[in-house]
Amino acid sequence: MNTTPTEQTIAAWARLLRVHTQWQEQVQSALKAADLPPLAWYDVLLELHRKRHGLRQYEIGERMLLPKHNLSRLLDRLEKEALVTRRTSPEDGRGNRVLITRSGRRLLQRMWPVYGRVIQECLGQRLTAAEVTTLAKLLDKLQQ
Amino acid sequence: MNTTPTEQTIAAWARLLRVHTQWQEQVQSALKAADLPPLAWYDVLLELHRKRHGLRQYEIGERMLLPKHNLSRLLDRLEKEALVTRRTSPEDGRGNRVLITRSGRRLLQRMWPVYGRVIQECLGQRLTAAEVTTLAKLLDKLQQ
DNA sequence: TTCACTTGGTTGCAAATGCAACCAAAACAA
DNA sequence: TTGTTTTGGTTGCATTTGCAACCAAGTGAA
Repeated sequence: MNTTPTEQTIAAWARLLRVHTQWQEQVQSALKAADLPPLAWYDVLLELHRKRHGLRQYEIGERMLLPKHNLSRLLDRLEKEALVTRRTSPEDGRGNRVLITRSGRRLLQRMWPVYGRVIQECLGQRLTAAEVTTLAKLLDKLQQ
Repeated sequence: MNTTPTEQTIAAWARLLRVHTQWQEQVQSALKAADLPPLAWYDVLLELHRKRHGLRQYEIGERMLLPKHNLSRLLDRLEKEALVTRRTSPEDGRGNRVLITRSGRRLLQRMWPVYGRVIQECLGQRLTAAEVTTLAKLLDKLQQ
């Protein structure tokens, strides 16, 4: 079992990190320019949007790979803006169930065009469809 | 000029983000477990290690894609630990030249095995050499 | 039942980040 | 020269993150 990466592996690693920070920067600055909240808000709202009956907090945390205390306060902010609601969970007295509100969905709709455009500019337009598929497959192997 | 990404593009995008956060988590927790400083320290030190005559602050910032105020304070921390030194630049009276110290290099050496192992586990061992090369090429197209 | 252990979530405090204003040296123009 | 603009870097303040301690409900064992 080889424990030291090859040059190529290091190169791929470094490039992924770099691409990620570039993308991050592009997205956040586009959102800010459009006077919209940060990307994390979009992620939470999208997860909730997909689930008619909302999600438990820990489920959101798992999906977003976010530590729980962090998520707890992120939801505080979203709740303060009335984008989500927390209601105490019927099935488990400790936890609560988080639901997206109508204005949460509206925000999602306003954010998508901005976000989508960046995705297209940074990724969609730079690779062919075949390359995108290859990339997606390779990244899939790296997950989990 | 198409401005909305395809499903495949969105999938690839989302996977890259996810892979990145997973990697990040792996690295940081491995470093912490070995009682070592965060990854950003490694990045700075490595850049400096490669340049015998050090780097200007803004050069480090460009390489790391870090906003200048952020870098300024990161260097404060490194300097406080005597891992780098700032000396006023001879060629430009405003700026300064940053150099790695002997103990900076030592730290670099202590960090690499930990970092390298994570790279190998998260990337090197999960793809074939050919796949790594393909990935590196695709990511290269996405840079800049 | 009782007592320990785990799990879901929150909170206080310290450290890191983002933003905008700032300062001084350099570059440029008149 | 003087005045203006740009550039390299720092600092103050607000927001966000990370860590550890905490609380209360659930689980499980004796």
